[in-house]
Amino acid sequence: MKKEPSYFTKKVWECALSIPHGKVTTYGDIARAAGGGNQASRSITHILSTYPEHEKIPFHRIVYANGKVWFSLREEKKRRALYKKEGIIIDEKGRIENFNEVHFTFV
DNA sequence: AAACTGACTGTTA
DNA sequence: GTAACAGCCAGTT
Repeated sequence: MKKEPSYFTKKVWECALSIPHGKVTTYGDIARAAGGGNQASRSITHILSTYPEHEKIPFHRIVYANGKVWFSLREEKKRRALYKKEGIIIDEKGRIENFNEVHFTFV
Protein backbone atom coordinates (compact mmCIF):
# COMPACT_ATOMS: atom_id res chain seq x y z
CA MET A 1 0.00 0.00 0.00
CA LYS A 2 1.29 3.37 -0.95
CA LYS A 3 1.00 6.63 0.87
CA GLU A 4 -0.09 9.81 -0.84
CA PRO A 5 2.77 12.32 -1.03
CA SER A 6 2.24 15.86 0.11
CA TYR A 7 2.06 18.74 -2.29
CA PHE A 8 5.44 19.91 -1.20
CA THR A 9 6.89 16.49 -1.82
CA LYS A 10 5.44 16.23 -5.29
CA LYS A 11 6.71 19.68 -6.08
CA VAL A 12 10.17 18.72 -4.98
CA TRP A 13 10.10 15.60 -7.12
CA GLU A 14 8.91 17.58 -10.10
CA CYS A 15 11.66 20.13 -9.68
CA ALA A 16 14.30 17.46 -9.27
CA LEU A 17 13.13 15.67 -12.39
CA SER A 18 12.85 18.94 -14.26
CA ILE A 19 16.59 19.50 -14.17
CA PRO A 20 17.66 19.68 -17.81
CA HIS A 21 20.60 17.72 -19.14
CA GLY A 22 23.89 19.42 -18.52
CA LYS A 23 22.52 21.55 -15.73
CA VAL A 24 22.76 21.39 -11.97
CA THR A 25 20.84 22.92 -9.13
CA THR A 26 21.07 23.29 -5.39
CA TYR A 27 18.86 21.92 -2.65
CA GLY A 28 17.99 25.42 -1.60
CA ASP A 29 16.68 26.25 -5.06
CA ILE A 30 14.53 23.16 -5.14
CA ALA A 31 13.24 23.93 -1.69
CA ARG A 32 12.43 27.45 -2.74
CA ALA A 33 10.82 26.32 -5.98
CA ALA A 34 8.74 23.85 -4.03
CA GLY A 35 7.46 26.73 -1.97
CA GLY A 36 8.98 25.58 1.28
CA GLY A 37 11.72 28.16 1.48
CA ASN A 38 15.47 27.91 1.41
CA GLN A 39 15.38 26.40 4.87
CA ALA A 40 13.46 23.40 3.62
CA SER A 41 16.61 22.13 1.95
CA ARG A 42 16.88 19.80 4.92
CA SER A 43 13.79 17.93 3.92
CA ILE A 44 14.73 17.94 0.24
CA THR A 45 17.30 15.27 0.77
CA HIS A 46 14.90 13.05 2.59
CA ILE A 47 12.07 13.78 0.19
CA LEU A 48 14.19 12.85 -2.80
CA SER A 49 15.08 9.63 -1.04
CA THR A 50 11.41 8.93 -0.45
CA TYR A 51 10.70 9.16 -4.14
CA PRO A 52 9.13 5.83 -5.23
CA GLU A 53 11.56 5.71 -8.14
CA HIS A 54 14.36 7.53 -6.42
CA GLU A 55 16.74 5.78 -8.79
CA LYS A 56 15.42 8.10 -11.46
CA ILE A 57 16.33 11.12 -9.40
CA PRO A 58 19.44 12.77 -10.88
CA PHE A 59 21.19 13.15 -7.56
CA HIS A 60 24.43 13.84 -9.34
CA ARG A 61 22.83 16.95 -10.82
CA ILE A 62 21.97 18.29 -7.39
CA VAL A 63 24.88 20.05 -5.74
CA TYR A 64 25.56 22.07 -2.63
CA ALA A 65 24.83 25.77 -2.55
CA ASN A 66 28.53 26.51 -2.14
CA GLY A 67 29.24 24.82 -5.47
CA LYS A 68 30.53 21.53 -4.09
CA VAL A 69 29.52 18.24 -5.57
CA TRP A 70 28.89 15.06 -3.67
CA PHE A 71 30.38 11.78 -4.82
CA SER A 72 32.31 8.94 -3.30
CA LEU A 73 36.05 9.12 -3.67
CA ARG A 74 36.00 5.77 -5.40
CA GLU A 75 33.43 6.87 -7.94
CA GLU A 76 35.04 10.24 -8.31
CA LYS A 77 36.61 9.56 -11.69
CA LYS A 78 33.43 8.12 -13.11
CA ARG A 79 31.37 10.95 -11.71
CA ARG A 80 33.75 13.54 -13.03
CA ALA A 81 33.62 11.95 -16.45
CA LEU A 82 29.85 11.97 -16.31
CA TYR A 83 29.81 15.59 -15.28
CA LYS A 84 32.23 16.51 -18.00
CA LYS A 85 30.05 14.66 -20.46
CA GLU A 86 27.17 16.83 -19.34
CA GLY A 87 29.29 19.92 -19.80
CA ILE A 88 29.94 20.44 -16.12
CA ILE A 89 33.54 21.12 -15.20
CA ILE A 90 34.49 19.77 -11.82
CA ASP A 91 37.47 20.99 -9.86
CA GLU A 92 40.01 18.66 -8.30
CA LYS A 93 38.34 19.22 -4.96
CA GLY A 94 34.93 18.45 -6.39
CA ARG A 95 33.97 22.04 -6.91
CA ILE A 96 32.17 23.20 -10.03
CA GLU A 97 34.28 25.52 -12.11
CA ASN A 98 31.44 26.79 -14.29
CA PHE A 99 28.87 26.53 -11.57
CA ASN A 100 27.29 29.79 -12.64
CA GLU A 101 26.88 28.53 -16.18
CA VAL A 102 25.42 25.14 -15.41
CA HIS A 103 23.38 26.35 -12.49
CA PHE A 104 19.74 25.79 -13.34
CA THR A 105 17.07 27.72 -11.43
CA PHE A 106 13.33 27.16 -11.26
CA VAL A 107 12.50 30.78 -11.62
C1' DA B 1 2.43 13.01 19.95
C1' DA B 2 7.55 13.20 20.70
C1' DA B 3 12.00 12.17 19.07
C1' DC B 4 15.29 11.20 15.34
C1' DT B 5 16.91 11.52 10.87
C1' DG B 6 18.51 13.56 6.50
C1' DA B 7 23.41 13.48 -0.47
C1' DC B 8 21.80 21.00 3.63
C1' DT B 9 22.55 26.23 4.29
C1' DG B 10 24.10 30.30 6.42
C1' DT B 11 26.67 32.58 9.92
C1' DT B 12 30.52 33.02 12.86
C1' DA B 13 35.51 32.18 14.32
C1' DG C 1 39.82 29.85 2.48
C1' DT C 2 38.76 26.31 5.90
C1' DA C 3 36.37 24.82 10.42
C1' DA C 4 32.79 24.66 13.64
C1' DC C 5 27.86 25.73 15.43
C1' DA C 6 23.20 26.41 15.06
C1' DG C 7 18.73 26.34 12.51
C1' DC C 8 15.20 25.24 9.72
C1' DC C 9 11.54 21.70 7.30
C1' DA C 10 9.12 17.35 6.12
C1' DG C 11 8.92 12.51 6.71
C1' DT C 12 9.58 8.22 9.33
C1' DT C 13 9.64 5.45 13.67
